[in-house]
Amino acid sequence: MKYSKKTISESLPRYQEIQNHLKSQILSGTWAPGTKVPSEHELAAQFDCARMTVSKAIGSLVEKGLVVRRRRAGTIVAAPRSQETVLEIHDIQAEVQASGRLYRFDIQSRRVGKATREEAEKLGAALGSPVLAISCVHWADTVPYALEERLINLDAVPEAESEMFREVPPGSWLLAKIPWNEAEHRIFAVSADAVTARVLKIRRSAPCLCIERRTRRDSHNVTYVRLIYPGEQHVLVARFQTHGATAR
Amino acid sequence: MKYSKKTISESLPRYQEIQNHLKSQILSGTWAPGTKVPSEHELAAQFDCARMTVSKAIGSLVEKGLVVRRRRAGTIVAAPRSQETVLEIHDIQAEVQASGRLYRFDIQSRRVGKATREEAEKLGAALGSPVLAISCVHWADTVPYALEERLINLDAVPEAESEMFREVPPGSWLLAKIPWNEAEHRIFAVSADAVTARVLKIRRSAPCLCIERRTRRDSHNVTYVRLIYPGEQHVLVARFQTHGATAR
DNA sequence: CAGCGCAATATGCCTAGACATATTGGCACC
DNA sequence: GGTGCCAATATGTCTAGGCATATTGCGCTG
Repeated sequence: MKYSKKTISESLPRYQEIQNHLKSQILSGTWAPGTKVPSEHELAAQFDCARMTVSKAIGSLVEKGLVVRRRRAGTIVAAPRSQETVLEIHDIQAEVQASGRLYRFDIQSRRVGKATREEAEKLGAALGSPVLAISCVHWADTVPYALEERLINLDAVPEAESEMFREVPPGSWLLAKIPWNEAEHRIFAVSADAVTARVLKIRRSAPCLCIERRTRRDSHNVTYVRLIYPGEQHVLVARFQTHGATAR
Repeated sequence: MKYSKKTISESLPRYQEIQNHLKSQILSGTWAPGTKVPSEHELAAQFDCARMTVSKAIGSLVEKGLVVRRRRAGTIVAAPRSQETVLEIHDIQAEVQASGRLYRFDIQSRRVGKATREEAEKLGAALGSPVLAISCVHWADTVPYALEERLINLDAVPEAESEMFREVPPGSWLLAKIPWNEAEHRIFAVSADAVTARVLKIRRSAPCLCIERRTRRDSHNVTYVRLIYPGEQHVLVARFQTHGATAR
């Protein structure tokens, strides 16, 4: 059979049709975890196409973590164990503007110097290495939106030393400077200390959401940031994703 | 040229070699966002392989969100947009046991009835539909670990009505019952109310991390859960991911 | 019956060519 | 000089084979 795509009305590529078929069996629970998926040969016969086409369809499901393949043993439906969700952490400026409010920020303090022990630890750099420490408040209209405390490793980003952040907030500036990176987040609740309470205009010991992020590039630590969002207002939303490649 | 894999050292498949090469160019920043990647033909010539092999390599990078492809225009390096991180939300029992502590839970209250307006809204079900409402405390050794307030849609999971959760906590029970699903998380900081403070043995209005999760299956809402972790102890860790789809 | 080795099987990776389709740059025509 | 159309190009999808490799089940032998 030669390659002729337009059979009747068609628009979806063949491999996606196959993929959707398999996916619906899995997601609907018809095929429970552990169930053996028909072999590539069988599916190729069933959908009347080449084995490669089936292989491509299944290959994609593997990347999505819906199935696991083993030679000779065949393809089986993966078990969903730890739930993984994708959390989008936006640029604060974009976040505020997306909600239709006026974005503004002001630099509270700015210091260039050698890293103290605490700073070196947070940043993951050597003690005494040159750092830029910045404290900055983000505003949405006339309400404090978040307090940012940031350390920048000047060994990694020497240009930052002369940057005054008059126009662009540090986060956005760095994002533009450093195209691709690795990051690690820690999210937890804290109680507002005196300084935080003052600048965010909330009462002392009010609950705040705190996000710590350490960013690396090519295994070099670039920046550490601690964002404190006031009160119970700020909500991180993580959209779904099930998966189970990491079996347990 | 016929297919002969074992050239010299033999190890990585061809398409992965190509993928790694491209990936390193992108991640190192050598190819800035917007840069045009060599065409499939060029790469095929360069790596002395078939175009399909190159296509497979690039196809995977597309799924990872590192590049964007457009016909005729070619393949270009994608711009890193909002940072996305993968957040793993574990089963509480597993979480506690992983930290080497003894896991225990007790059911505070259990009620079967018709959904109140508030419950219906949280669960995303119709007002008056049958629900199971459960409140449950999770312990690590002798310390309260989290307070769980859960609603289960009995239309979706009728078996839950007769389940008393003596052995298995509701979360684990449901996870085993419902193999694949979609979920939506909301994460924020709250201040402990009187009840929460009492059962978690913390002072009133102490900051707590709150995770709300609504779980669906086949677009049917199955369960809503609100987990409250006491104090500043509990930390969610999200490992990096610059971007993209599903990745590993 | 236990253990070993082999053949069958299912995936893994690859090729060389084909047709399909979107897009773009340039050329011809007005 | 503007504009519309066409050919060149790069990807998108697919085929029908091929050899490579891990595993499993089974039959044979001690």
